[in-house]
Amino acid sequence: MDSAEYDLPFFHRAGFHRKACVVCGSAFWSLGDYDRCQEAPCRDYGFLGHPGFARPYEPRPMREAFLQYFEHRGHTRLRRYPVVARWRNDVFFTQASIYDFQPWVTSGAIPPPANPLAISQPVLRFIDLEEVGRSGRHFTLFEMMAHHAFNRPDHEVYFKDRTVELCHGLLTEELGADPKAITYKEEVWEGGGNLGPSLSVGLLGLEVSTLVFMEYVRDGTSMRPMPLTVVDTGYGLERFVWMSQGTNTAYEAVFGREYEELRRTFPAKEAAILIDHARALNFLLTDGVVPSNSKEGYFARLLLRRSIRILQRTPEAPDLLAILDRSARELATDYPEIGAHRDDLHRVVTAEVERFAESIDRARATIRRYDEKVRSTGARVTEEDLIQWYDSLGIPPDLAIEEVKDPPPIPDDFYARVATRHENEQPTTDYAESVEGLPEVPEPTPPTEVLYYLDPYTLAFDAHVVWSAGAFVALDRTYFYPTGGGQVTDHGHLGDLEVVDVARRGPWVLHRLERPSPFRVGDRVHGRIDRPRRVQLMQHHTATHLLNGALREVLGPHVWQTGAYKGTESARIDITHYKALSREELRKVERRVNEVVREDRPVKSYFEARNEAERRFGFTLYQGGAVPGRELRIVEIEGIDVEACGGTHCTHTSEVGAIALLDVDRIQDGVVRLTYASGERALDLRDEHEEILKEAARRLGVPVPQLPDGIDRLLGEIEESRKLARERRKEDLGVTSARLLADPSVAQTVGATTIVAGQVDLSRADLMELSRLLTKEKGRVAILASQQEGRGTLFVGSTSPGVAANEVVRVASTSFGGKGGGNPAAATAVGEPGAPLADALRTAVEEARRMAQS
RNA sequence: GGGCUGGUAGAUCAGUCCGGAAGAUCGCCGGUUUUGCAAACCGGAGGCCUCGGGUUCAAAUCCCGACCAGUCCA
Repeated sequence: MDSAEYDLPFFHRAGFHRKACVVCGSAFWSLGDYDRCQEAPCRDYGFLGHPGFARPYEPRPMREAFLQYFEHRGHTRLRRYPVVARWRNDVFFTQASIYDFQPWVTSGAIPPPANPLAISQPVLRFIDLEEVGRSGRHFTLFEMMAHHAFNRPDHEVYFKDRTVELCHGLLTEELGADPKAITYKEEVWEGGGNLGPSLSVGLLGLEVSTLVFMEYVRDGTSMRPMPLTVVDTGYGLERFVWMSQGTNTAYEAVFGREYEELRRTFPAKEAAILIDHARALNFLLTDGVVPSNSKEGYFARLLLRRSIRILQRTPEAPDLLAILDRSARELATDYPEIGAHRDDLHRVVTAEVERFAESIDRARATIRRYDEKVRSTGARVTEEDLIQWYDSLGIPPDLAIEEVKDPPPIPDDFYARVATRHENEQPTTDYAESVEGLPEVPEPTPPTEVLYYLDPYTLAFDAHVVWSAGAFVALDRTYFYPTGGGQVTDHGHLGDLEVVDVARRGPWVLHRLERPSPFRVGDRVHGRIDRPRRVQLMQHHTATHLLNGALREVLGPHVWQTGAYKGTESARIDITHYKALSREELRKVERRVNEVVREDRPVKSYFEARNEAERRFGFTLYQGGAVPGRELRIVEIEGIDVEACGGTHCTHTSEVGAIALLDVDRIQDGVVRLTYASGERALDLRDEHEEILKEAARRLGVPVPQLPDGIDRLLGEIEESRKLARERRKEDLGVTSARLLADPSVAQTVGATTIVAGQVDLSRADLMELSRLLTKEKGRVAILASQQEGRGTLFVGSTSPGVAANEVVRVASTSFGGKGGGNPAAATAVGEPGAPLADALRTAVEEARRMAQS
């Protein structure tokens, strides 16, 4: 990056000098006479015992000081976003404040909610997990305080110069840091295809903030300017608090008394981990993460299980729920949503605690058995076994060795070795909402005015063609609903031509026709929307919202929608939940939604400023994922559900008609999928089910209510007749066996061995069974030939020590081209089609006699 | 999303590497013994070896693909 990028007027105005750090070599700006940048590891902490700010702050006043400082300087304060980045599919968690505004705001697609703005955003960094409690300054969740500005070519808010000036003012004037003790180190920031210069702000050995200036787009090896430049800053609240107090570790400063309390029972590191994890979990669980084995849920599980393990190792340990509660009480002052649903959170955690215990019990038993087996062979459990157990059973090594008599030492690099097992895994990239196959629309084309929000029941309209190519048509206005929010598109007609697909492309709605468009720009066309289809989609969409609300009522507020689909035949909603739904719960949910349908509550759809909507309804608005736009379209069903949603909805709940739950699946650990139908389809499906039941009852010859009993009886009869057939077969074989044994022409005695030979023509399984009957006593050899489906089978069973069945078969099979084998007790061979079975039988008998004699 | 385990009697699991007559323990049923219970002993019933393909004379076992569960990693 060109050094001119960092050569800011402010630095010169304020008298800064540019130097090179003698340790790391980086260039930095400073008012003091340091020869090195003021960050670890270039220098030691200089604030322990000697705070770098004028007075000590606890987190809350520090956050207030920061936000107010920027509010007084023209910034708008924003409330935190969820720590689960539901509006993005490239990451699970909000890892920096700028994540709140990616990708739509930073790409310029939508205007920022405020500009400039200030926020304190809780963010998650699982990459730092191992450092928590060890480094003294890392957390899995911390608050990133930030001020952001988004600059368009026609509207520059502020950029590098003003950013540094604001930062410097905050540190010195507001917080009283010594101006000479601050260094601004030049760095290059890169991420998400963008890059730009950045300044890392060091104070007394601690990096307290980073000022990033997103300026370029990486284009292969070259860079080109971004259409929108972004000020992306990050000030670690915890580090600011720590700097202001100068305590030994950041944990003491940030968690104060809460930390002291845990220190009475736990060593410093464990106390820090527990308290850090409790805080992170409170945010995660409040924002709707349910512990599971994949995606977001895995990280919640990871934190929970780590915490549980620490508690289990400590005899005097308090309850996990108590620790979570204690943390929630602290957080609730600033974030009232945390702790608001304590009982529900307890249920989620308790379910996970129980699951973990079951997992461990299972693992212990498996390991014990394995250890016994391994020791019986003289071998012993290896380090590799420990790693394998952790990977496949989820049991930590220290627990595993408790079950092993002679355990190997736990390798120091245990977790690193686990990691190497996974390093060759290639996560397949799931492509974002695809615009593939959609044509480019040339720039000056006027945008489409979308009208379907205005009135969902307007299904015919006139409009003008603004662009057309191939089968695609863009209009100046449309009532056609494109794919979005899991709702499939409208169908209908433009003029006489059928509309088979509708898609959004930037500011346009593209209608795809059944064949190439005859329309020209400027043509006036009449649009008609397929009414039954649209009505069904509206019913399914409104039904989805009703269910979402009812599920939260019945199951608890941990329920979040993780996906939804509204088709014409049925619809489905995926929700987070920690166990299977009981019939009772399903019945309750179904009753509840239909009750709301009957109550005919109004479904209000309206636009509202984002900030106002979030203030009134909270972030549960974003059940269907975050929605772009300064204004949100709110769909509110009073008393049951409010969501930001762009879909078409009924105007009253009674229009949904009825909702029938059809199916429930566990599609993944922690996620349940409900399939349902509403309106006409609900009735259709119930009718179909009714018909199926009636037909089944008719065929069974019982009335419908007796169907289950009837089936039981039928199954019983089948079982009975199977058993009978089996017994019959055994009897038949018994008769055959007695006949053969009694017949001197087939049963011959050679020394201590009795050889029974004959052709019986039975199935393979029967041959075996018969042989078994014939050789019940010691010293018997059965040689059975069978002709089935044109091929001869030879079966030999032996309880005579001298006669090895497989040997007999081997010798005999050569005489009829058969292949086969077996063991000394039983062997079988099948000949070529048409091969002389009699020869094989004779050869086998001769061979058996020979072996019996010797 | 990917990797690793696992799916065999009502339950918990052997058997799978190296293909060759489906096992153990608990539970269940019957019997002996006992005033009765518990227990011991004897006997018995109970299996589409998850499902679908393939290889083979032969598949619980090998190969491929689904499904289900557990777990690790992102």
